Amino acid sequence: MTFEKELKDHYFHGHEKYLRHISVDCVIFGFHDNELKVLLLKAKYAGKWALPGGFILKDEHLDDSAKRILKDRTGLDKIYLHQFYTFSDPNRSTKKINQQFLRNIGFKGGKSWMFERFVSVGYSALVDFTKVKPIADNISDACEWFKVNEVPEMILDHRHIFEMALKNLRLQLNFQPVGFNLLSKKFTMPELQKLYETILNKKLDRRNFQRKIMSTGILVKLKETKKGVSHKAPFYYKFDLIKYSKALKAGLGF
Amino acid sequence: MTFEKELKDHYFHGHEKYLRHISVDCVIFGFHDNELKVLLLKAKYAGKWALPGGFILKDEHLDDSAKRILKDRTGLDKIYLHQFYTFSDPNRSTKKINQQFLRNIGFKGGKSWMFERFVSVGYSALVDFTKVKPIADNISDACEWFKVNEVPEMILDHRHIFEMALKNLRLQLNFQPVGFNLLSKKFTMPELQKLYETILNKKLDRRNFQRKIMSTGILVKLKETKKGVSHKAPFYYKFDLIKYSKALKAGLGF
DNA sequence: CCAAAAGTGTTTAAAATACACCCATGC
DNA sequence: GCATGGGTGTATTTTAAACACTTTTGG
Repeated sequence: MTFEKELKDHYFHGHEKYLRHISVDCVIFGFHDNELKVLLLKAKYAGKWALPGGFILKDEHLDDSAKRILKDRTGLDKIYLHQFYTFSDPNRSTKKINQQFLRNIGFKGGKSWMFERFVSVGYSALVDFTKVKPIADNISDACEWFKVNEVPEMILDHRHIFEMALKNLRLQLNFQPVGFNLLSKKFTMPELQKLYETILNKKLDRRNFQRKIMSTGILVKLKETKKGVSHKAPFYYKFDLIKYSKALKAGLGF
Repeated sequence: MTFEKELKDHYFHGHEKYLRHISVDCVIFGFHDNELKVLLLKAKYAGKWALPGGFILKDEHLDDSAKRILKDRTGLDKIYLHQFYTFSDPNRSTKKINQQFLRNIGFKGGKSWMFERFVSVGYSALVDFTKVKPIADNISDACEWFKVNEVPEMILDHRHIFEMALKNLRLQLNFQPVGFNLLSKKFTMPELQKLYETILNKKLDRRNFQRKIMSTGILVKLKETKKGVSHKAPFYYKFDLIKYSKALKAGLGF
């Protein structure tokens, strides 16, 4: 099928495949260069950026819809996902955007499920930045990482959704395996600390952080140190998954 | 319109008024006799109990749908509401229940939006028990309060929804005005403590509790004491709303 | 006057914070 | 050899937990 045909099919027959009125939007977080980042798509024609999103198959759990979308945008399976809020402002209509979109590719319009109101369920995802190859979808020009403090203008209420996800991430830091999912298998203590500092948006004392995190027992210190740094080489650590998951149930206390 | 006609209209024309595939379920919490309680409806014919729920008008915010449902079941306006999770298991189908229901009132069935899959958005509500007059809806025999530790068998995944609400309430205790919404305007310190103990499901030290809660500055001690108790009369307190809301932003720390 | 439950204060333990010195590495 | 940032230890303050005696009220 050509792109145009595929799109026409989506607009005029998509409702046979997907649930009406419901969508999923994903806020994908990554951590790189000591910065928390979010993966965004540049919507064709609109010029603005958007959260990766999609629709729900008639017989699909929303968690699976989100997984499907994430797999498409990042190439990753088994991503850590968390549903954080459902957005239902009746004014968050995609009608104008979708009509504009159709006109731009040469359709006059008509009736489409895509012009109707959508309630969107927000998911946040935590991924290992180094493993992700951003892939744009067919209605997007680009797929890129942005620092969370420098997000560009976004369509609809996506800015709001993103901010809710970030707020939720802060609240959940002590109860979700945030570190494990955002960092690589092995990492240094300063890296982990930077992650906490970025998410909590405040400086932490290096020595107290180390003591506190080690006292939880969730980390295993490795023999290996980081190479090629022009100062004392930091050790690598990895998570003790069993202790980590136990500790999360009680909360880490940051 | 007669009841049967109203119902038939709902089953076969409701989709013209409401969004398809989306519903709202409310977990209404109250506090009475030093017990945390939840308000349930007894579904006609099914014999099992259910959370008060409803559908979303085509141009309505989900928050407003929930408010509408709560007003109908409790008679209260301005209820404290909190969206806590969206349930989307494709197997949580109301089809069988609704078909059974239709048969019971003498319809053969046919096609109806009510037989399709529903994604349900969970809201929890905190109400002043003393102000509520439980009102059954037209598909229910009864509307009653249950202690949260003694909930009866419930339809579909309502038990699961209820448990998620309770879990969420525990997590949110330090960040939402739980005490204010569950208690009357004035209350005694032991009442507030019992509320915390019930929600957290653990005993707290009377003296430390008093000190801790007073140190937050969220309470104002009144001159008045409780009358008619055969022991030293406890003082009444009320919330200092300005300090309360400020303190909640930082978290109360229980 | 007694049982029941509330008011108040002190002592102790634990946790968070603040802070200082030494160490390894690349340039 | 020096700038940079990491590793470790200790003293101090703050907060939480444990605990005991006195007070008021109805019966």
